[in-house]
Amino acid sequence: MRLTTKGRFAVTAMIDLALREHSGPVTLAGISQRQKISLSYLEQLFGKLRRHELVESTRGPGGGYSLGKPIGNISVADIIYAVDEPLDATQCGGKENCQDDQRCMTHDLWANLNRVMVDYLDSVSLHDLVEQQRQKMAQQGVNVAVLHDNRRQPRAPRPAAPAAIKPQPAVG
Amino acid sequence: MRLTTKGRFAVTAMIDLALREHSGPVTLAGISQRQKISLSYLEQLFGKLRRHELVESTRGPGGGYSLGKPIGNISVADIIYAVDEPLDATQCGGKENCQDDQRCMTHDLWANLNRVMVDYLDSVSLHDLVEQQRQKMAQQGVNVAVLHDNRRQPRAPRPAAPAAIKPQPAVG
DNA sequence: TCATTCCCGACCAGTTCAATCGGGAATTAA
DNA sequence: TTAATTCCCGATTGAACTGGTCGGGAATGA
Repeated sequence: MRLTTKGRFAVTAMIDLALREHSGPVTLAGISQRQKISLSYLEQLFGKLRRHELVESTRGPGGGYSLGKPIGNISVADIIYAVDEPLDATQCGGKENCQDDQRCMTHDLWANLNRVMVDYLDSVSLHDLVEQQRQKMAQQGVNVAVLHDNRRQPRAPRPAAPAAIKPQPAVG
Repeated sequence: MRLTTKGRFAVTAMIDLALREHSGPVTLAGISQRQKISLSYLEQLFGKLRRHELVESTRGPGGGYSLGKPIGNISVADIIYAVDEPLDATQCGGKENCQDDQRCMTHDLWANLNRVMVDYLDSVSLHDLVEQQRQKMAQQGVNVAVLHDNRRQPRAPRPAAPAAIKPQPAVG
């Protein structure tokens, strides 16, 4: 599992998207402003996220991105895998310092580490992160629907989902 | 926690060292040959390992490196930390996409991931790896003391014909 | 038609990584 | 003394990768 800032940016952007997709598609321009990530860079990331069906796109005015599947079904591992492609930590599958035996001396070690990481990141869903963030904001008295939402509303008022507050499974 | 091949090489080299330090200091030249890691690169790595007191050095003919503390007290995390210095995955401590609150939206996530990784790597000692490796070798009927030990002994005239060619194992 | 928004490939500058190089210092042996 | 062996260390390098830009398109809605 590769861990780059690309993956981190993608997770951040997805949280931003999830936090406000209740009112229709979210533009990259908006995410760019709020999260201070360059627009062109976001385009790259969301191209991959879309190809992995984590988000859906709508073109034209009023368009933007929405989640491609239920928020509880998107894990952090999914996001990182989508933008950082090779989900693999062992990196010894046939390289030349693999010798003496079929698996190099440390093969199992890295394979296990990879599993530990993936297990953890798979256990955290976008839903978890969003709830966590909502709670943080609530503690500070910030209204999510208002915060930084300086984009023009298109026209389709979708019914807002009731934000059920659930106890966090020790993500903190 | 940074994960580079530097860390992987260091772990591999430490296993090699631990596997044969019973008969005195182990030279970098030997490790270099056996593990196919460039000598100069090993020197860099062992410089750091020594500064972190994971190994001790002996100069001059017959010299080399030995473990700096009991083999059970050296964890993989220790080794990686020694060569890859900044043992930190969050990388958001004050950067500009940390906003809205003291901690950025994903701070806890990366901090937790880091903890998970460190916990795992800390739970694996060099002793574990060496035992694992010894068992593997035993299964293949290989004698560790002899395997690839083609380093010149501090004064024995070279006995004829150390086995030159290693049979290439088919990678499974 | 026009503005908005996604879409995409090519390109770029800076950094980092793995590795090299050259010279040096400690130790042992002859 | 001389020489061989081994560790020691700073400077440098080449390539890859990262984060980001640029320019031109294509779909959509007003």
